[in-house]
Amino acid sequence: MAGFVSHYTNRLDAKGRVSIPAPFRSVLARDGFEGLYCIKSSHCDAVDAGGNELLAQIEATSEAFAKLSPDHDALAVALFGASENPRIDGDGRMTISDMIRDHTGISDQVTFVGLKYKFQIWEPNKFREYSAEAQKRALAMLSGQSPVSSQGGPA
Amino acid sequence: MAGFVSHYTNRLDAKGRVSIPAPFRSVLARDGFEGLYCIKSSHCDAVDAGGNELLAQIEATSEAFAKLSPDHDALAVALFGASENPRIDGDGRMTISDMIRDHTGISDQVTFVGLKYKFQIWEPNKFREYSAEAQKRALAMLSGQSPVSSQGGPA
DNA sequence: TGAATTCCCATGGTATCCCATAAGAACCCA
DNA sequence: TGGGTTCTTATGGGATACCATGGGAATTCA
Repeated sequence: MAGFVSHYTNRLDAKGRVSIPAPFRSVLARDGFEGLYCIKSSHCDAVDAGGNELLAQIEATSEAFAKLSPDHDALAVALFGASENPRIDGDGRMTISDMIRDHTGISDQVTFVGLKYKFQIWEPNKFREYSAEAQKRALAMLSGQSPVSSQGGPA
Repeated sequence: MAGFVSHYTNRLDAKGRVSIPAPFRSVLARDGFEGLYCIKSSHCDAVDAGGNELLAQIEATSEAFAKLSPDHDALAVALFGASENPRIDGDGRMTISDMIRDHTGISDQVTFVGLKYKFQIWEPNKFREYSAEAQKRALAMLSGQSPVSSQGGPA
């Protein structure tokens, strides 16, 4: 319904396939993108994945930076050259490419993490570490900056 | 009525299901959210639950940061990656996931506590402790003593 | 032609749907 | 006011559908 949420860990089979969690599949179906859009995360050992909404986000970011950057081409290469479009088979599975394997360190299990407008593909152990750190960071961020616009509201 | 109020304790059945209190169900129905949105509370052993109103508050929090930035990713993992969307069956029951079990310590009973725009899911004994503590703090605050910050106690 | 991919079907486990029942609350009517 | 009746709600359990996973057969590409 409302974006990618929660996280799931699935097994990789002998052919390198893994089931995309059913709730994520239904979000993708709604998004309408053919297959899946995957791109290396620039700042952690995960791969960002999603459909049109993720793609739009990346394009918007790219355009914003292009205006400030002397060479737009380098940026485009970095963004789009590092991406892939895996297919999704009739049973809702994708194949983990070498690029994903190398970047994430995935061997026999895959963790899918919902980030609302996209989801991330992680090696389970690395995700556990990152998740713990992210919790801490989130707390710091939320207490440090202006409190949540007091939506508390109607009494 | 305008939100989740009061508290109820229900039994968990052999399949891990529990009835959501009927008054809470009618609030959810009015809210219009499909199913239930659940997220770990960051400061106590409970899970926050609700519908669109809770979700909107969380989304507002995450939108304070630019998408695709390291900060936004970390926050999104902490917020959306750590949350879940349980369904509500035709009889008004939800299933208690492992995540909820682990975070709350729930085994065979569940306490639902209304907090107006959301409600919390507690293990009954832990809620009793927390509730007693919360009342002390509330009394201290109301009696004009601003420093409630964990000193030996006003007694 | 050989290796890798894609399509298709089988299976076990789990979650979901549906119906049944009991207890309690609200309601109605005399 | 009291007794009976109806509705709602919580809970239990059987049947069913869905999902993750495994493997064979067909297809593609070099």
